[in-house]
Amino acid sequence: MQKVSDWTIHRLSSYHRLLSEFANEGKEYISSHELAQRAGATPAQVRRDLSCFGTFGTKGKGYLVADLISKITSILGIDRDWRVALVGAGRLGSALFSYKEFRKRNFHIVAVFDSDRHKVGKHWADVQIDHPDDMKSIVRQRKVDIGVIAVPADTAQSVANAMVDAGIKAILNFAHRKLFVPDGVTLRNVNMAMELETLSYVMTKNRTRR
Amino acid sequence: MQKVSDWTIHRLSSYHRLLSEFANEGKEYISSHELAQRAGATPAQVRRDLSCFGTFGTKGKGYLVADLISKITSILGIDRDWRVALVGAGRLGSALFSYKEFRKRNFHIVAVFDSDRHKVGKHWADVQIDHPDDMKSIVRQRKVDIGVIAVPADTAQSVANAMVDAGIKAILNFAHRKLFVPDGVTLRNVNMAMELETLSYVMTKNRTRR
DNA sequence: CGCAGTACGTGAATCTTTTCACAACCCAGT
DNA sequence: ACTGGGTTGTGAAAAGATTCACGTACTGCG
Ligand SMILES: NC(=O)c1ccc[n+]([C@@H]2O[C@H](COP(=O)([O-])OP(=O)(O)OC[C@H]3O[C@@H](n4cnc5c(N)ncnc54)[C@H](O)[C@@H]3O)[C@@H](O)[C@H]2O)c1
Ligand SMILES: NC(=O)c1ccc[n+]([C@@H]2O[C@H](COP(=O)([O-])OP(=O)(O)OC[C@H]3O[C@@H](n4cnc5c(N)ncnc54)[C@H](O)[C@@H]3O)[C@@H](O)[C@H]2O)c1
Repeated sequence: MQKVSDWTIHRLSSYHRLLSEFANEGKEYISSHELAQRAGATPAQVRRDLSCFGTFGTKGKGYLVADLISKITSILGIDRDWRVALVGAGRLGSALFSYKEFRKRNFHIVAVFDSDRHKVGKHWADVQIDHPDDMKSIVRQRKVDIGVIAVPADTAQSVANAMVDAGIKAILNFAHRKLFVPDGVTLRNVNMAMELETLSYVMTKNRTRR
Repeated sequence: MQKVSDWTIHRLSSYHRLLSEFANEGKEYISSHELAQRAGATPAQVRRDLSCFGTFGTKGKGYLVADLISKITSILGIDRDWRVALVGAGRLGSALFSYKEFRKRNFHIVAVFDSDRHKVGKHWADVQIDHPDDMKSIVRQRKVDIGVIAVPADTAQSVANAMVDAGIKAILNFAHRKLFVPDGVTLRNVNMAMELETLSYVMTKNRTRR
């Protein structure tokens, strides 16, 4: 199998969401053109992205919506439950915990950790907040697949290390810091500050030019 | 001036943060090699990124840390205050509002909007929550530069339209939906769901292969 | 001063991603 | 069965981003 770029995966993710909309609208077939339009991509790109994983369309007709949804679902691996551990029960952590899209997409937060002794022992819904020292055993017990980091930047790397040590193979990081993880562990970042600075850059550039 | 890619800007943003660390450590000069190492990039990339904007280094010596910080600060346009309007005073909105990094980086939330009549009129710190109907006049009055969207996905596009209508030229969107804005308005997205699905994809792929 | 060492800046090469463009194919209507 | 309109899947070209590699220029030291 060829290498598939991250961007293709990101786009598949948006195709997936859009296809659900099309399904709700009662559409049976959809062309690469229509899908591209709503996704803000080009038809060629849609076809190329899909062709990385097989041939799903019917020439002259387009893609069968229901079929394509289930194909992408299985490519992305979101046809199963994923068990998530959240580290950092602060403001962002609490927003994430109560974020319903999570659950809807089969990502279940099964453990919450915080180093603050005042928070340890409390319950969020049916999940008890535990101390990071117990991460290893709890991660194993609850079969955690994914770790989410929502702690201050300067402790993020040590949390990542603890996650790796506990056997977690996939980490989503919200802290504004570059983290390093060993091969075999996948790390993704969500980085608001960078996006804000991109906005700032574009506005500044336009101002000085015009 | 040549076109500069988004990735260069993202990297400049991380160089900027790392340079502050180096400054704190008391380092006076830094080489592209050292910077690259901490940034998880290559020395050539660091030099190429910087060279888009001028020549800041000293051959044989490296870059003067303090100087480079101020150069990047001015390139990114973060040497001034930016005035931000937050739309959606929900869980994410409240996390964002109380996020201190914001203020530290000179991004000030000067207006908050929510369509929920129970929330309108309340105060968050010294900012009153207003109704989106008043967006246009308030945005003008308070000289808002940047709009942040933290409303449910299905109202995000209409909020974006209102922002554009109010004269906002830069939007940061947290809703999991592709938004369309006219030319001249810059849109950036922060998309957690996509990153989660990327993790899911990678784990699924590895599982089926090994 | 002159020389050895170091690290920048950048043209050229390489690698990656996107776009183009068209053969192959399906379907509906006659 | 044939035709015309429409859409896929994919080589090949184009565009874009990264890496290489080297000329150049500065530093520090004797
Ligand atoms: N608040 C936001 O809107 C926002 C947005 C984007 C990114 N972030 C990032 O998310 C992270 C958390 O932000 P926040 O606003 O929720 O901060 P916060 O201070 O509200 O919460 C951080 C929590 O982490 C806990 N913690 C600290 N060290 C820990 C450790 N070693 N192990 C476990 N728990 C630990 C603290 O006790 C606290 O409860 C930061 O890195 C921030 O940059 C926040
Ligand atoms: N909660 C999270 O951790 C999280 C993480 C990532 C992305 N998001 C996204 O952020 C958005 C908000 O999430 P949330 O969890 O804060 O939801 P929420 O329901 O807690 O808050 C949404 C707020 O938006 C307000 N609102 C609705 N329509 C509005 C309109 N037209 N104008 C102004 N205000 C309006 C509601 O009154 C509510 O207060 C969603 O799109 C979600 O996908 C949330």
